[in-house]
Amino acid sequence: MARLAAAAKQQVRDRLLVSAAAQFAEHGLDGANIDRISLDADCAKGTVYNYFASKEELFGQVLAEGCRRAVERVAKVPEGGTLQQRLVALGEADVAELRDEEPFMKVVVREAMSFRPRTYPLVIEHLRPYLQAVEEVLLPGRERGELRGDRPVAELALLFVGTLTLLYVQHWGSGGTWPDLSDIPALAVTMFLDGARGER
Amino acid sequence: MARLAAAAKQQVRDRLLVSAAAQFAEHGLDGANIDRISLDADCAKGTVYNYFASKEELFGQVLAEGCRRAVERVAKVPEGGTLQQRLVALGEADVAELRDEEPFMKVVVREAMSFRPRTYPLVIEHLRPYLQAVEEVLLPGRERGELRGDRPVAELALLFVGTLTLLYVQHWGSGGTWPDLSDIPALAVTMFLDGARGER
Amino acid sequence: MARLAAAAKQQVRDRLLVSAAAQFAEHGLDGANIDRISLDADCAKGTVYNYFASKEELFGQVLAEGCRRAVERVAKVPEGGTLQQRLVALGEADVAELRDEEPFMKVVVREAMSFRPRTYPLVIEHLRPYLQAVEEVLLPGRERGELRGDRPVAELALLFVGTLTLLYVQHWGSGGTWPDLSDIPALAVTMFLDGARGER
Amino acid sequence: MARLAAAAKQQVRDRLLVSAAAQFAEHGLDGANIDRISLDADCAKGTVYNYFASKEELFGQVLAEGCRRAVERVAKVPEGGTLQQRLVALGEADVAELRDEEPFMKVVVREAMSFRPRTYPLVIEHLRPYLQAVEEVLLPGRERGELRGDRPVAELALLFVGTLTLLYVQHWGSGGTWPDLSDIPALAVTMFLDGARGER
DNA sequence: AATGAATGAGTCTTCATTCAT
DNA sequence: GATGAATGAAGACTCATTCAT
Repeated sequence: MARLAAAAKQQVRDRLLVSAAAQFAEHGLDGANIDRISLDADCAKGTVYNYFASKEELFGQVLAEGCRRAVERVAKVPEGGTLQQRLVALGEADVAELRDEEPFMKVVVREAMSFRPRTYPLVIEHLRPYLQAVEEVLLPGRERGELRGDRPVAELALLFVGTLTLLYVQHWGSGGTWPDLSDIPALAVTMFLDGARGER
Repeated sequence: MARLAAAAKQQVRDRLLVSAAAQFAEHGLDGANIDRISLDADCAKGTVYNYFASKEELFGQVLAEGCRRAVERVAKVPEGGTLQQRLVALGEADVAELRDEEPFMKVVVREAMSFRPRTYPLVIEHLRPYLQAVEEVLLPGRERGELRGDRPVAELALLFVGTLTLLYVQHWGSGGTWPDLSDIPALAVTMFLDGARGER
Repeated sequence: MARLAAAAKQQVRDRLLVSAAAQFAEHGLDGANIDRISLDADCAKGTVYNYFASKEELFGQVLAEGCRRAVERVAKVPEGGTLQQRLVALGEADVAELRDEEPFMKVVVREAMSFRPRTYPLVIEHLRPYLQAVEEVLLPGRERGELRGDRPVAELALLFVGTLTLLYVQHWGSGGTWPDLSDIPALAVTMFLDGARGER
Repeated sequence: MARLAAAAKQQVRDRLLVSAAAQFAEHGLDGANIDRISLDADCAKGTVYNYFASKEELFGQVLAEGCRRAVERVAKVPEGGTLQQRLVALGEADVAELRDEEPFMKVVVREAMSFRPRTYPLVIEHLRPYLQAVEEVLLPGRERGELRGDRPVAELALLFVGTLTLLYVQHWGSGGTWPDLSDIPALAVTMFLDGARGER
């Protein structure tokens, strides 16, 4: 099992990340169990430690992978269109991802909202590129006067992402009752852009 | 004598709740340590179990207390005034609480955003009265046309509370960098009511 | 099992030290097994950690106890008599101890001779009082010309202790074949004082 | 080709012995790490097991090599001269070795002084030829009356080797403070032959 | 013959909970 | 009712050894 493993190794690593994401998503960093993660990934407990130095590092890598995917999603948002259209596209990409690979997103969202001293710096670090990408989606809108001028774009980006996140949390927390996944993009965008007074 | 003893018992219970809130706020349900909680409350480890059946129940009571306080805050919001004024008043009551007794709020906020199967039902249950109270603040505004008509008030209440929460999380997560506590009420209300396009 | 434990606690601690000494004596710091130590001391594994913060600290306390006993032995050596008589008395006290409580001595001797970076500082620290006591046995002899003048007393004390130690090691190592325990005091003293040329 | 391959094999084996000696010298049998040994020897972990059946056997071979070198050193001691001269020469050969290849000696010395059931028989077995060689250095001295007559030469050989060993231990333990390596041969010989009363 | 990924038994350590005092 | 020592299940992590390539 020595030399020609290059691709096989990547596969094992990926399996570990996936099963770890599932466990962390359901039980959190403390509650997750390395034994279970390795079993789900079809390997021995010791193997986990051939790929990740510690549970915490494994967690960090799951987080990093989740954030990497988020950045990729933003990158796919088409260039043209109004701010509203682009934000909806962004939300739809998110939701699509969420349908396929929920665990990674759950881990990112939960940690982003948990602000635990032990893990928060990790989240912030990994999410920075994502927030920057969202800012770049907002920027043209700002220039065209589609956004209020009294707030830095960085803060607005944070608020948009926060609004989306809020809806995911509410979706998961309510067991899918409300809001429905397919409603989230439009709802997030209208609340973010127009607020609760509604369009005028 | 009996009355005094009863009062003393209440005091011990309160001290336990306070120190438990502090530990849960900093370390989460799993990370918190019963030993430390009892020490901080100036009593023995065994005493905790004279007041609460288990760590999980203690956590639940901290959560309940946090939610009870939230309901009280909403109750204090003066009756008259525009929707905007009342929401700002609500936000200010929150922030005032947060300055004095951060841990309880932190526990509630974190659990509300963590949607863990093990604790989420608890949160939902305890927060229901709070959300109902917020709905009642929104209702007159709805009747006066200060709120869009295409969304149930219950959902809008959730979104307002979510917006506030989001800002607390961001405040804690950024180490107080942004937003400043004193800016949160106005910011939450304008984002909630007017959105990112701004007032028109 | 709460309040009136004072004496009982000391007993548990003593039992733990004794069984730990036995395990460390036989298997060394790394080889010893906390599980076995607790079983031998008739308590649960967790109890060990109520008394000692870690295996390493437990080891340190065994070492300290072993050294404390050594100092006591030297203290019992009668004041008067020739250097030779006093050294023999010292050796006999050692040997008597060794017959009763071999494990503590074995641990001290082995660590003193193992000079491992991790434990050596501990040994040195705990043995200092012992060496000082031996020096004080040598000092009157030095003044009376019973010791060569070209070496500091501190070095000679080290050499005498070393000679004794050597014989214990040889005794243990040979399975008791040679030297016999009862021969050690006289042998150590004659070798130390007169050397291999013999008395002249 | 076969010869070359054989030489290459010998080289790998030697490298493994050297790096193993270094690890065992620093961390002991239990503390040493096969991974690190193989890395230091510039080969893969599995390779170790092509040369040695187990960690314990590797340790045994390091011990054997250390003892083999010791025997070689004694063999180099010139034939003629007084007992004192020959013993000093022996000590000087030891010290010279110690300057060049400390780890092997450290392993031998530590194990010789550790009398652990698991390894002691090994040490004894490997050290026997060395002790015999030292005896042969002592024998002519005995015949010439340079040694006391009341002790078997075998025991005196053991005591001389022990005295040297003691000084190495003290040298290593004190971090080189005392005794200095270059003082050891003379010091060992005078203490061994004349004792602490000094020459008379 | 060399490799190094996989293995899993073995260990220390933690900590919620119990219960005798 | 308070106490805090005892408990032991649970879990992260290590590492010598194996063996497919």
